[in-house]
Amino acid sequence: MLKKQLIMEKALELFSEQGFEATSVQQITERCGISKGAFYLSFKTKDELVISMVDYYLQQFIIDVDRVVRGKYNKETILVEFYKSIFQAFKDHSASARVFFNEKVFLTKKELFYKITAYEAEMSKSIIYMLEQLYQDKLQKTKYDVMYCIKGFMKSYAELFIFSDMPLDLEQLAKSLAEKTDIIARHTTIPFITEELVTFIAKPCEQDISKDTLLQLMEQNIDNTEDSIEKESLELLKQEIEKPTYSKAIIKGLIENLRLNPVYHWIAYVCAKYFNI
Amino acid sequence: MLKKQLIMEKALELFSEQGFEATSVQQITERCGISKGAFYLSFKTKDELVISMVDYYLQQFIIDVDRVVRGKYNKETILVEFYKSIFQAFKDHSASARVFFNEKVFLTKKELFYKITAYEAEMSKSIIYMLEQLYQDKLQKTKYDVMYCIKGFMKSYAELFIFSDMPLDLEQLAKSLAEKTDIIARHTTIPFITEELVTFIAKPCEQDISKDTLLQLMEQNIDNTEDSIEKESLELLKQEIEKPTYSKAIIKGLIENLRLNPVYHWIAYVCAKYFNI
DNA sequence: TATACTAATGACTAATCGGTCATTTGTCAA
DNA sequence: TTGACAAATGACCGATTAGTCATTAGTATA
Repeated sequence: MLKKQLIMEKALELFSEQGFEATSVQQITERCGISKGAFYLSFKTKDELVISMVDYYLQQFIIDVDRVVRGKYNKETILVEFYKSIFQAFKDHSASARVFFNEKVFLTKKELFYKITAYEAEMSKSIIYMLEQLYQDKLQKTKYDVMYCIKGFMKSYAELFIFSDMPLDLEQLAKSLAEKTDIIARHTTIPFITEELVTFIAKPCEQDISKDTLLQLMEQNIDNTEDSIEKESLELLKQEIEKPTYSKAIIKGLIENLRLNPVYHWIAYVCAKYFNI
Repeated sequence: MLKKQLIMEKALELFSEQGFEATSVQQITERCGISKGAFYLSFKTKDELVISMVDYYLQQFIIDVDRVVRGKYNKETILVEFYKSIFQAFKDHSASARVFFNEKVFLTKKELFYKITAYEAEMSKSIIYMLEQLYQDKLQKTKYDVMYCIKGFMKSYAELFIFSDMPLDLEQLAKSLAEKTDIIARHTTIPFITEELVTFIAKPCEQDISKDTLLQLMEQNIDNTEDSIEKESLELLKQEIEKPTYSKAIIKGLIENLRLNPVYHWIAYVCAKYFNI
């Protein structure tokens, strides 16, 4: 597990410097200080590496955004907090941002295209949730347009973090974009993006996690872990999926056990969604 | 010259399908129906091909935008016309948009990074010019932010054209974004992007075309051409750069001769800037 | 027809790629 | 110390790459 992380981190560095196709497995193993054979003990192919990396790096990002959006901020500050956390992430992880937000070689590999589209859709859902909380039904017709504007602001202003490392006032940036977002939300009258359009674009992603895929995901995680508390929590949750037994509090506690360890962030997030917590 | 164009067009198709690194020279020559040797008669290396392609495809785009921005539209419709032409271009040339706006492998090659940054800066200048015409000094503090918002709208809504080919109402889209832009321009009070920031980001690009680089550019174009009118116009303009002789009208006419042929769009654009026409 | 020239070819090279596997190294309990 | 097992190695494989160059095809002039 640690070996996998080491490889993913060094690979990220190299992809960020040279791009995915231009980076060889040899180069990755050299930077890790391991042999070529050791690489293929962790990942079956080079493609499997990049798929794992997409999960590893994008999950954290999505979870961060979702946590802020569903957090206990008041209406005056939620937009500012949202933008602050987004750009803080861009600043702290500019290498992964460079690789996954810019190098879209990935889009030529079908499996990765679906994966990234699914993450994009997840992000869209979080933004829509935030807008609904903020403006309620005042935004019925235009909320998808406002969501697209927010994503546009992110993409445009991200270049400040991705292509240079100058010192920037995150607080000021967040305030500036929060104001712009609020202005757009309050004054826009001509919508263009409809719900149908959004679902059409996000088509490849499953609407909700099915019981079977979740069980499969659990098993994968159980197999890959050796830690005791986390493994036990995973197994109990797996049983709970197959045959509901415990109360909400216990389930929440088990999920919280997982959330404490970054490795299980994603499975915790998916479980919370499945159990409506 | 025709051979070069053929190669660039077929290469664009393949890059759009598979990405740059994943496409071999062999594949390109096969799709062109020429031999490998013939390819290397037109381009010294694979990298030289992609550099030429960036010029070939981005020049057209930049010139289109500049033409609309400096065109004779009235203030009510200029924003709508701007967005219409942008997205019409995305629709008509979705393959090149996919390659050059998404696949940023290019950013790992220094020469291309500078080139693309320079084109980005050119685009920014056009947008700023439009905003100054539209809002005059009402937008002094916030014009760079509004420019970043416009670029964000472009990036965000472009995905509708780049990743699918559903039928979209361009007129409605343009109106929707024009309204959003106008709202932002009128109501934004908290600026973040300063002129210093913009020039810092655009650093690699030369501020103005120097006499020498323009002369060099002219010579290159003269060597590559066989057409009579265009060649004569180029030679006369080159003499004019070295020793001013003719009136503005004559110069404008010579530039117009070039503008008629797509191959000389860029050199015409640069000359017009140099002679302040 | 003969000559001179350019345009085009594709077999070839050296290097590098992703991926494999017989072998070695390290780590336990007995 | 021994034997059993897992972890790690790197020489090796076939395939593919960008780029070269001796050769041929095509064309225009004399």
